[in-house]
Amino acid sequence: MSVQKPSIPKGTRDFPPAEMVRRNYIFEVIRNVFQVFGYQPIETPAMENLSTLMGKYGEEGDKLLFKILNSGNYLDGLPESASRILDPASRLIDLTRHIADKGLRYDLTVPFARFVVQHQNELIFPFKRYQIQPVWRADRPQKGRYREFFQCDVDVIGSNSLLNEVELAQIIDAVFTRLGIRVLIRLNNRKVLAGIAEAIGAPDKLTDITVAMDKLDKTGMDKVNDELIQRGITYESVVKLQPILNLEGKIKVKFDTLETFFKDSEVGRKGLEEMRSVLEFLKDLHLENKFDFDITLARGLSYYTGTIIEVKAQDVAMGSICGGGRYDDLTGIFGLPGMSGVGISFGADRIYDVMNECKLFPETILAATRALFINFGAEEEKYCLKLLANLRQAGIPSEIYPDTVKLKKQMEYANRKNIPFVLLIGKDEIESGMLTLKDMQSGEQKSCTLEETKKLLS
RNA sequence: GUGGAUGUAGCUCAGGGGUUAGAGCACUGGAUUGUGGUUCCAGGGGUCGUGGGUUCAAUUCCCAUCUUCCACCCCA
Repeated sequence: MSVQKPSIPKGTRDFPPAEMVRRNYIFEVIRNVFQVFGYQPIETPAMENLSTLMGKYGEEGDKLLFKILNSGNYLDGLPESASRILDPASRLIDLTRHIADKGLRYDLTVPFARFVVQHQNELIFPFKRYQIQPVWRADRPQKGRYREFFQCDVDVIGSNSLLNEVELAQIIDAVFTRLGIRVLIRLNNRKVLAGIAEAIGAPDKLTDITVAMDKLDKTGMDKVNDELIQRGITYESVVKLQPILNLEGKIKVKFDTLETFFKDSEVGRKGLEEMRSVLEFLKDLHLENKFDFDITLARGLSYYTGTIIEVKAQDVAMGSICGGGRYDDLTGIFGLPGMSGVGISFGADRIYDVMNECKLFPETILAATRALFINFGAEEEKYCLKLLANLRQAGIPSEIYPDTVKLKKQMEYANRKNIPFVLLIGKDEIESGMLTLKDMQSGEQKSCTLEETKKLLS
């Protein structure tokens, strides 16, 4: 049998120890902030019923779902209509519906909504939860985009208060300040976008308008206008939209302009009012990071209804590293209407990439084992084991080299693992009862008692 | 889904229609059998992604396929 080349699926990654230490550092910072703000942890399964997932992320999203083939003979009981293989358009959807009824989660928000509905009687509302777990998307991988990645979600559900939006902004500010990443927090409101669509006379084209506008800073005005026309917006509407596309500069100017723009749009005025409250709160709080009211911010997920937030690193070109917003009726589809929630998601993997590029990881987090016992033979092993247990009980991370091999090799091991101290205990030391402690950095070594050693190592 | 690149040693990459395909790093042994990092010496390791075609001859040229990466769409 030929040996197969080891590999992992496209867009997935292994995490060696050095990376894990850093990843855990990110998770710990985020988790600590979440807890300080009073959020509680939950976890949900990696796979959900496809019925829970499908139709929640738009058509694109459905395509990006990983579907899990049913166990056993999945072709059994396949109805006649499903094998309409001659109709290529409906074939795929038809088939998957019958041979897969589970899928890997696409994000943490929809499973959370399912969770809330399912456990509504046990939860205390407003329910504030956080959740740090991997999600999967059958996307094509590229820079900053993976098929398996971790999201760190915080949501509060069962409260309409804008105080929650403000709190989330504070959480964003706290997390990125602690991690040392300089960010720009962009805010917008879906109602403002709806107002714009209404004011230019294309209320039914909200999604098309936002998708196009979202690209303004990337492709420029002309391309955006082209796309708007292409998406079926009338020339007249596009002309009306121009003052909005040109809107830049001070927040106050944006408000004044939109105020008049929305004189016939109630949604627009409502959205503007919400934005105004949130921004006023934030102004008083003196956040470390900059925030801005950006009307071109759209965000794809179809379930957002109010405030939307997106965070980008200032020093690295990368997609957003955190995003979220308010959704008024996410639980409605699972049978619990009128439950408003708002939440954000930190992209741990992108945050890692940003920190790596900017060299923001503290050196100290790499330290692990403090001392290594050299293995000189059967008798010495036995003697060292007791000393080792003693050190470990004192909370000193330590280990013994498991094999009696050449000293050179054992020293090399300590060296490569960055272990700062080595303990050499051979026949002489056993006889004298002293320990020979070597400092790997300076190369110095001295004879110590067990107590002295413990003091030096702790 | 669309477009562009890529694939040679465990890793990063040179090279080239013609005898035994190279380097650095890593690995193993030695100089140094109770002392690592530096240095020096020696050694192991490759169906040149896979399948087909052109040719006296293909790892090299051509086609297909897959892989990985990059951009678009969309997104964390």
